[in-house]
Amino acid sequence: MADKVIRVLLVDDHQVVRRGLRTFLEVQGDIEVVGEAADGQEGAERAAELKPDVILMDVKMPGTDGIEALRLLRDAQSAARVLIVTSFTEQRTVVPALRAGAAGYVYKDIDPVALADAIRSVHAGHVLLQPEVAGALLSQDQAGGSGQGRGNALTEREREVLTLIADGRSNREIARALVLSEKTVKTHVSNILMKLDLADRTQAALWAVRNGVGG
Amino acid sequence: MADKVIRVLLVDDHQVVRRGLRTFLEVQGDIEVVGEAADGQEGAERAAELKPDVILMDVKMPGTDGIEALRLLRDAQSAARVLIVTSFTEQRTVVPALRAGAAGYVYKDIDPVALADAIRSVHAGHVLLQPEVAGALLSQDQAGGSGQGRGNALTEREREVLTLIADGRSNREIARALVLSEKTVKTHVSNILMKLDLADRTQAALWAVRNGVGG
DNA sequence: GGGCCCATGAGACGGCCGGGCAGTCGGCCC
DNA sequence: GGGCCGACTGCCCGGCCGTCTCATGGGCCC
Repeated sequence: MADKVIRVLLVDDHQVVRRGLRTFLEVQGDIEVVGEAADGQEGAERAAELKPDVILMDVKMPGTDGIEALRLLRDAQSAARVLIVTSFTEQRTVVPALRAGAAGYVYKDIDPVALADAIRSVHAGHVLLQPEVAGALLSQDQAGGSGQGRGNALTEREREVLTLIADGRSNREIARALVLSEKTVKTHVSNILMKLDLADRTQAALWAVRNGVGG
Repeated sequence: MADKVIRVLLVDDHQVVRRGLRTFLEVQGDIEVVGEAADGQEGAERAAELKPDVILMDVKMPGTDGIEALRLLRDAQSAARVLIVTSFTEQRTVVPALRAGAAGYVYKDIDPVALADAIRSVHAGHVLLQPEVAGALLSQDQAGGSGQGRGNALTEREREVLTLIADGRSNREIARALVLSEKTVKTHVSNILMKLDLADRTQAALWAVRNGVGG
């Protein structure tokens, strides 16, 4: 790993931040900063011409932000691995960033040495998150944004229904399986979707699989 | 980072695996294997007495498995960071493992050098996942680039659509995402269901998750 | 006894889903 | 050129899905 230099592109609207990162990373030996950009659009362009191994990207930037930049890179089939380096515990941006293809998500208060390690990990093909980020990711289901029905615990019956949804069953089949009318099943399904803040049974099935319901 | 040795505990029921890991890690210089254990119970006990910095833990073990061991460690308020090193793409165990406090989750086929980096990252306080794992968590696209040879007669386009179905998207959303008419999406969906012998999009989403489409 | 939650279920309704049928366009093979 | 296939799209339509409203009965708490 130390025998090959990792080529890095910095994308951040603050020149001071870029300078600081560059200064530190350059002395690492196995990391070379090959370019900088001040916003997502420019970042994508630089990435296309410089073909860096890893891109350190801020989320909040004027114009094209980090998430949009990730999409641009993906559309351009960039091989670069993107490590998001952002300022706050922006729970909102974590999931979109990862969905858009980010390979990592860390905060700017990260220990510089740890950042270098993070770059190496991301370059090695891993997805890397800071613990607070992973926590935010996993707790999103129990979050329950709006006021009502918080603590969103599904009832026993609802969990039974969800399990069958996660098995790919239709309302009619679920009704037969639980000896209920289809209407009742629908009521349960509606309550499940409301409590988990999901749009339809497909999302419910996926939620169940990921959260080990019915497994 | 290199000025301080990372003390590691190996927990795996296969002695061969432990031996291999130990041999490799010992030559890293900054990693020291301070102990081994063959199951979760023993792992928790060793952790209590040896107080390692990082624990490499298998999930599937006779008796107390890795998840249960994580709970034991948590109850014992262990400061050790646990990196799960497991054999398969066991989607079911990822979420429970992270919920139970795992600091990382990688597969055994990991590049040894990358494993050493993973240990350093985890030790530095990060949460680290291999891309396949993160993919299972988020179930999102980002095709690997290489042609996935095996796989039912689904065409490239159909696979794209299936990936979005597996993300819980509606036909309309898929249409917008791929810049198509909703009717075309429906046609693709119909073809997918026919080819895979499935009844509806929910079953298709579940099929995709279980067969790693979109990871 | 009066709330309150849970489970059950009816009727009505709009909407999305999936299938059937039909058609265009472009690439590939012989 | 003719045949075949994949991608794309329109119209029609039956049916399942999910929401809303309203209602009953049982268990629990104060």
